[in-house]
Order: sequence, then C-alpha cells, then structure tokens
Amino acid sequence: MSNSRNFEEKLRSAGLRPTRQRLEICEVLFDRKETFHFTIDGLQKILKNKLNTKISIATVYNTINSFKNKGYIKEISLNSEKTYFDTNVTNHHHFYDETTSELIDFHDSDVEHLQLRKNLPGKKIKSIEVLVKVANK
Amino acid sequence: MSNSRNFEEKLRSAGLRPTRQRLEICEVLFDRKETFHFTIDGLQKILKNKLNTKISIATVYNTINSFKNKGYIKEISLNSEKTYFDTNVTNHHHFYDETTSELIDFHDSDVEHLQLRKNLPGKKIKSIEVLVKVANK
DNA sequence: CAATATATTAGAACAATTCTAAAGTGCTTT
DNA sequence: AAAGCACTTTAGAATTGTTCTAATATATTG
Repeated sequence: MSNSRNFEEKLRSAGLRPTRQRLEICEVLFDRKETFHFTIDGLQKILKNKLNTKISIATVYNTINSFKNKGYIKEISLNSEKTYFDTNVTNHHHFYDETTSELIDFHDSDVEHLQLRKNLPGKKIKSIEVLVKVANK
Repeated sequence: MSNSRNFEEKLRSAGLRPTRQRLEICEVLFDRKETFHFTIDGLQKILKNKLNTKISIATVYNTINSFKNKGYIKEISLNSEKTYFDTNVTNHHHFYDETTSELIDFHDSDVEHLQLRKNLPGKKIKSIEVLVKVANK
C-alpha cells in the first residue's frame, strides 16, 4: 500500500525504524482526513480493536513521545487527568467541551488578530494557545 | 488579628469550618498583595516552613479542592506533571516559562480584541484562556 | 545468514491524587 | 462547661497515569 510506504519514509526521516507496531500507530494517527485528538489509553483501545492483539502500553507511550519530539504530533495544554494529543501541528486552538470531554479545533483565523501587548525581555515566544471551555447550555 | 477574622468569615461563608489548618492555608494563599501561583506540593512545603510541623497532604488537597469548588482559587489550564492553581480568579491569562517552570499573569487588556468568530450551537462559553509558552532566547 | 543495534514487552517503579477509617476538633444544646 | 454530633484531620492504602528495567525479539547492515 502506498500509505504504509509513506509511513515507513516518515518514520525513517525521523530516525525511527518502521516496526509493525509503529506502522499500526501511524495508520491510526495519520491515515485520516481530519485532525485527530487522542489520549494514550484511547489510542491503545483503538489499536486493540484494530489488531485483536495488544501493543504494550510502554510502546504506545514511547512511540507517541518520539512523535511528539519529532514534531509529528503535539500535546494540548489542557489540565485534565489524562494528556491529550493532536495530530494537527499547525497553529490552532481548541474548544474543550466540559460536558462531553471532547476537543474541537478552531483556526487561528477564527480569533480576531490575537496580539499581545506585553512581552518578556530575554524570552522568546514558543507558542500561543487559546483554550475555550464550553458546556451544555 | 483582623486577617484571621476575615479568613474565618471567608471559610464560613463557603460552608467550611475555620480550622487551624484551613486558616494557615488561607494565610499563605490570601494574605498577600500579588497573585499567587502554586502547586500542591509547593504549598505544602511553604506550610511546613511556616509551621514547623506538617499539615497532611490529604488535608491540603481537600482544602484546595474545596476552595476551587467555591471559586476562591482556580486551576490553570496547563499541561504539566503537576497541577497549578492561581489565587487570581479574575479573567486573565498566563505566560508559562518553560525554562524556569514559572507562571506570569497577563491581563485581558493585554490581548488585543480577543474575539471568537466561531461558536458552538447549544453550548455556552465558560472561560477563554490564553497560554503563551516562552523560553530563554 | 550472522552480528549488532534498536524495539518491544511484561511487570516493577514512581509520582500525583484520592480514598478509607480511626482519632481529633469545633459547634450546638444543655 | 460538659455531652453529643457532625465535620475534619491524619497516616497510610489504593488508584491512575506515566516511566523505567532488563530480558526477549526484530530490523538492519555487512
């Protein structure tokens, strides 16, 4: 399949060997049109259903951490029991639905010229993230 | 002292008995001019130094959670190992210094017209938080 | 196909947080 | 001020998310 070929290249370009487990994880994460938000244990459940056998939790963590370090996914700044990740690494922001615990993207351009009047001498800005918490009316 | 009287009232108004432990915690949290950012174990260390005896970690957690539920402090949306709290419950935002792990407040008015073009039908906005991550240049 | 470098795994370890149930304290009624 | 009840504190156990360990397995290179 051209996809597994792509994922192989993707992994190699990041200095990671294309193992069976990593390729499966790539399929779940990147073989989709839409942005994908997940937690480690959510991802592990998906993998388990997909494969009828489980990838060890340590491997899932290791792989996700490698991807994060390589910039293939990013961690979302959201204070919740579990850590959320996002396959969308472009600049964007989130709604967090407190009723359903779901995350919904919104684009930079949905925030009118977000611009800071304040800055910190000697520091450089790494990211600006807006989190909008919502709940059922 | 007028402060401990105030804290007594504050606790009572929230349906909490003014115990020795809670009053000590109030002093650390609220007896200051500036906003105070803290983690549970940071707070516990401060209390230990102040008192030369320790308040059990369960009590610190319980009290902080009560205060949070009463709206006397708020949790900051920041994905880090430890949970950060803030005694400033007004609308404002944070710089998170990745080099020093410090939080610095900035005011709503330091963000030029932060306004969302997007909204979610059936949902109401609970909060809008901007997190600016910085690091040493 | 052998050698070696890297990955995977189960389970142990760890850290933050919550729970439990026993002992202590604050508050109300007398 | 003593008694009784409800609420609080406590130490330690339990739970949960995450990382570590070291033995086994797999991928890559020669």
